[in-house]
Amino acid sequence: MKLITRNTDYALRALCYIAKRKNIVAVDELVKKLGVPRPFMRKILQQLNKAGILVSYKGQGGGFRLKVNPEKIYLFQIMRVFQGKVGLSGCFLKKDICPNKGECVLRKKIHSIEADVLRQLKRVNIASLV
Amino acid sequence: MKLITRNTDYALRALCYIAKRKNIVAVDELVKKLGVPRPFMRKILQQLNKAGILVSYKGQGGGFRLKVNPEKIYLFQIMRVFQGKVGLSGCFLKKDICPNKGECVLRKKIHSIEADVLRQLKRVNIASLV
DNA sequence: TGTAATGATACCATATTAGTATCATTTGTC
DNA sequence: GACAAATGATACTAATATGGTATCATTACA
Ligand code: FES
Ligand code: FES
Repeated sequence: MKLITRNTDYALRALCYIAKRKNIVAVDELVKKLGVPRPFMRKILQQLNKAGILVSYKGQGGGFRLKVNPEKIYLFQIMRVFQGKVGLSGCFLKKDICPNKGECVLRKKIHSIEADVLRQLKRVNIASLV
Repeated sequence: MKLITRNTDYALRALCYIAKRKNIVAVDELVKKLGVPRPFMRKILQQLNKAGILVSYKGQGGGFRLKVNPEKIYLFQIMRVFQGKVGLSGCFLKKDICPNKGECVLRKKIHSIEADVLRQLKRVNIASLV
C-alpha cells in the first residue's frame, strides 16, 4: 500500500524545482534535472496546468511557472489531481446501497481516519519542501 | 485514492460478525449474512487463518473462530495482510538509489505522515467496531 | 515563416485488485 | 469404513489503475 504514487511524486519534485528557480522553466530543463522520462513529465505538467497549479507559456522561450505562491500549493491538491479524492472507501456491501450506512461504526471510524489523513496532507505545502 | 481495499473491508466485516457470534462460523453463514461471493470470502478467510488472526476447523461442523480477543485485532494488521506494508513511497528518482535520501525534506514529511496514519490504524480494533 | 515550445488525445505495458475454478485434505457421523 | 461437510492449496481469469509512449495540433517568439 502506498500513499503517494509516482506521478504525484514527480509532480512534487517538479513543483519544488520550479519554485526554487522562480522563473519560467521548460520541460527539457526539468527532464535533465530530475531524470524523469520526457513525455511523462510533459503529461504531468499539462495536468498541473489544467488543474490551475501551473501557468504555461507556449512558443519559444516558453515553459511553466507557478500560478500562486508555493506556500499556497498543498500536497493534498497535488494528490487529488493524480490520485483522485481520498475517502471513496464506502460500503462495498450490496452495491453501495447499504441501508445500514447511518449507524455503521466501521464506516465512521474509517471516515474519521481519512479525515485525519486529509488534515495532514493539507498542511504540507510546496514552500515547506523547498 | 482509497485507503481500504475491498478484501480488507470484507475481512473486517467478517471478523466483526465472527466476533459477535462468539462461536465457530462457517463460510456459508458469512456468505449469506454479508452477501460476499463465496469463493472470494473463502479466500479471504484462509488468508486470515494463515496470518494467525483466525483459527480454522475442518470437517462437518467446521468453520472459523477468532484466535485472540477482538480487542487485540487491529485494523492495521488486517490492512497489512491484504494491502502490504504502508510506507513504500520511497524516492522514485534514479531507481531508488537517490544520493539525496538523507536530507530530502519531501521524504521526511511523507514519512511523518505515514507514521501518523499507522499510529491511527493501530488504534482501531475489531471490538471497537462491533 | 520557421521553429521552439506546449495542448490534446489516443494508445500501449505492467501491476494490482477482484474474483473464479478445481482438486486435495481433514473430520464428524452413520 | 464410507460418506458428506467442511477447509487448504493453488492456479487461473477479468477488470481497473498505474506508468509510460507516440503523434499531431496549436501557439508565439525571432
Ligand atoms: S455496513 Fe454498509 S456502510 Fe457499513
Ligand atoms: S530526492 Fe531522493 S529521497 Fe528525496
